[in-house]
Amino acid sequence: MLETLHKNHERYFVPGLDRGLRVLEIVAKSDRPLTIAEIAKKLDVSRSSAFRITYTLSHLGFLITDSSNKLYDLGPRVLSLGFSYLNGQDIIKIAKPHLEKLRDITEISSHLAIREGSEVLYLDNIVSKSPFVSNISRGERRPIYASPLGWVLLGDMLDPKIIELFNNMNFQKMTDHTPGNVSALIARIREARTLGYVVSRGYVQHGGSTITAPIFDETNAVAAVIDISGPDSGFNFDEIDNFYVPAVVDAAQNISRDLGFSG
Amino acid sequence: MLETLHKNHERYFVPGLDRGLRVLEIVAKSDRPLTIAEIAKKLDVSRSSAFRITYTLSHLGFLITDSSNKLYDLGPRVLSLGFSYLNGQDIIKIAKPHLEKLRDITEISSHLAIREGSEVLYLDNIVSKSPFVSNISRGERRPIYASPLGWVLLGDMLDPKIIELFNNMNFQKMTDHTPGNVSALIARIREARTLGYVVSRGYVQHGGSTITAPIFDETNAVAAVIDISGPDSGFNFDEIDNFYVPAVVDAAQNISRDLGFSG
DNA sequence: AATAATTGTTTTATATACAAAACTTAAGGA
DNA sequence: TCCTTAAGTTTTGTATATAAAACAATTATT
Repeated sequence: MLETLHKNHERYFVPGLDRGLRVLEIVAKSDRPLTIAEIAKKLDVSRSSAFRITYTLSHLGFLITDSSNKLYDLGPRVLSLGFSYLNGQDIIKIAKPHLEKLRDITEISSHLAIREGSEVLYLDNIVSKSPFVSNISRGERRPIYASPLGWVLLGDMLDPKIIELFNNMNFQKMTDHTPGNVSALIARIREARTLGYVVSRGYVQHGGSTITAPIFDETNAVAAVIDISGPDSGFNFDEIDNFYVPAVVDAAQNISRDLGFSG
Repeated sequence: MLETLHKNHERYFVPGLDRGLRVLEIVAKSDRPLTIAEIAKKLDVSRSSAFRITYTLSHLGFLITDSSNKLYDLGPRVLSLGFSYLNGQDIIKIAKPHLEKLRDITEISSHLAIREGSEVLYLDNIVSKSPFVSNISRGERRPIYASPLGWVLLGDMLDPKIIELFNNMNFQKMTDHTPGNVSALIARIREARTLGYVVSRGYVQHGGSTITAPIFDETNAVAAVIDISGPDSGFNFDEIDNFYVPAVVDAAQNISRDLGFSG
């Protein structure tokens, strides 16, 4: 009965495609090249199936093998997808001038990010011209729960959905301010929603600060988030409330406005 | 007979995976979201097959649909692959300090690239601190035939292989210096190989110059290529031969050496 | 050195992914 | 308004992708 329902839901699934993409992500997450047997184990399929999938992926250039033809690693063709995605995102183009202005007036690196599952996904990184540069790249991911960007991003998500998303996740403490469980995370999200922004000093990394604000789409859902972030030495902490915060919130509002007209 | 051989070669292919990845690249190359019927036509499969593939890809987050559920575009999950690839490339880490030094002494943006099929794939972009910045990103691609980087990259490829790779490609003229056919391209490649570097002024873009040199692996095959490039205004053209060229060639040799010890 | 265990590859019987065709819905034209 | 065409979805018989099992080759263990 439940089995029938399950089968029904996946009636149109192409299993080879599903597994092939999972293989790519397994290899991507691994810090070293993998053998067919290892891939088979991680994927929970037979070695012969893993063989067929890696055969296909390496013939297509998405995987490459070492000289012994036994160790599989990502091939350069995987880049063809990600780069096109970034280039196709209107929000990046719309946000960029505002982020550049924000960087210029604050002299701190600014960023644009969206939510992807339970992760924050950085879409753009406007590097400060000061010597205090950030080490974040377009395409990089961070866990939502540990990032002020994430707390702001979840501002319009209902508590049950948040609990569903994080109920079986282990919360690794980055600093003393990292929420250690779902209810602590929800408290953080509430604060961010109430205030409309987040000021964090040493929340993510000791000696680093960020100021974060949400971008809204036409339906007032949180579409994305921006911040300025960098080492404490780049900030003038007397000016947080009457300079940095209004600057970030302003930029976010302007991006929201520009986004609304385009969509 | 030939059919049997063909089938034999693809004995282990997973067709669903092959087609799914091709769908992702079709959508990536398109400048607008596509319908199932359009994807089916471009893929040369039935609508029902295209439906199954897009169903799978969108359930996995690699494709997303618009509000009407009819137009398919790339989803953010495609980024998970490309970013891991860039982070896993040792050559980027090894080359970076040399590229930064090159940028610093020449005050011109430096780049690292490899070959991917018939394209040059940029792996890194060290931006000049001068106001003359390059507009090239990691992950970006250019046709090999039109780029000095490409001519250097093909330095160790045998002519028949080059002809095979470019025999049915249409050579779009970017400038007067762009080779218009395979034999013109081979001439360019020969020059690059003989000289050991390429100096180009206005070859790719009017008013832009580049100086390019190859990186070799342990077997003396061309593994990658570096250049400095930017607007003519950033160059001092009296110093090409006794400053810029030795600087680029030196950096390339140092990267080759570092690469040899690691691999 | 001999044997066992592990991994990569090939074969093959069977479960199932596939495309044709039917069906449904939406859009355009007369 | 009705008819035609096109696109999305579902069903279904059949060609084929799949995983088990067999085999080969390599690595580990005694």
